Amino acid sequence: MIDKNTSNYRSACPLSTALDVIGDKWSLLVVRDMCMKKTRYGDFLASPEGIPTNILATRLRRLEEVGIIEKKPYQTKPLRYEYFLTSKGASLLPVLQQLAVWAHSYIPECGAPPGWFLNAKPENLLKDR
Amino acid sequence: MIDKNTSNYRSACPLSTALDVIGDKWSLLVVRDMCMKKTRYGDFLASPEGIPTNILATRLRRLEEVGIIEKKPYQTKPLRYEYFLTSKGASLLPVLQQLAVWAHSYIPECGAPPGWFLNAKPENLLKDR
DNA sequence: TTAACACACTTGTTTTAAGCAAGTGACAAT
DNA sequence: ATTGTCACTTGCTTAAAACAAGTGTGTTAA
Repeated sequence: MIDKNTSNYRSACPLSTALDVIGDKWSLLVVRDMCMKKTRYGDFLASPEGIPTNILATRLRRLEEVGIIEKKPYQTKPLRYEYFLTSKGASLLPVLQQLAVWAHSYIPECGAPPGWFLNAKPENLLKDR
Repeated sequence: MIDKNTSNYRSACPLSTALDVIGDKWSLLVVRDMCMKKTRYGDFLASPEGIPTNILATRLRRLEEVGIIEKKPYQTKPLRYEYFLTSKGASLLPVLQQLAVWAHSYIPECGAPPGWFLNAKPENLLKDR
C-alpha cells in the first residue's frame, strides 16, 4: 500500500496545521460549549449562534476523529452519546481564552468573557469519572 | 435610514465574534506572515501553504476593513502597497502563540514553533516609524 | 522601439462546503 | 394507535474556495 501523500496538512508549520484542524467558524464554538459542561447534541444546537444540524453532526464526527472530543453512551435504548473533551481538547482552553480577551478588547460590539471562563483551567474540564 | 439588523455577528459571545472575523483557514496565516516581517503580496504568496491569489486579495481587503492590518504605499508608479499589522492585529500574537504550542504538543506530525516566535511580543511587531 | 519581465492583482469557471428545510428511526408516554 | 422526544440524515440551494488564465502599469535589456 502506497503512502497516500505526505500528510494532509498544508505545511509543517504548527499554526497552519492547527488551522487545518480547527480553522473554521464552528469547531471552536462546540469546544466552547463543552467548556460550559454541555454534553449533548441538543445542548449544542441550543447555543445562540444557531449551528445547523448537519454541520453539528459533521463537526462532532470530525472533532472525535482528530481526538479533541470523545463520546460515551448515556443510554442504550436507543443508543445515544454524550460528548466530552479529551485532554487534547481541554488544552485548547488557553487559546479560547486569549481569543475571547482579544475580541473583547478590540471589537467594540462584543461582550466580555465571563469570569468563570477566564479563570477556568483545562484540567477541570475533563469528565470526572 | 434603517438599522441594517442588529450587527453582523452571530451572537454577543466574544469567541463567536472573533471567529466571525478571523475564523477561517487563511486569515491567521497572513497575520503569521506579517509577524515574520513579510509585507508584500508576493511574500504572502510565497509561503509554503500556497494561498491562491484571489483568496489572498480578498483576505487582505477584509483584514484591512476590520482594522487588523493597514497598507502603506511603497511606490507610486505603479502605485503599490506594503501591509502591516495594526496594534489590533499585533495583539493576536498571543493567540497564535498558544495555538502553535497546542498544535506542537498534540499533533505529532507537525513541527515546533521557532523560539523567536514564542518569544516575540506584540509591541515589537508594529511598523517602526 | 519593441520585446521580455516583474509585480500585484482581477476575472471566469469549476469544485467543495455551508446553510436550510424536511424527513427518518428508535424508543417512551398518553 | 397517536403523539412526542432526541439525535441525527438526506436532498437541495446558495455561497465560498480553489484553480487557471488574463490584465494593467510600469522597468530593464536588446
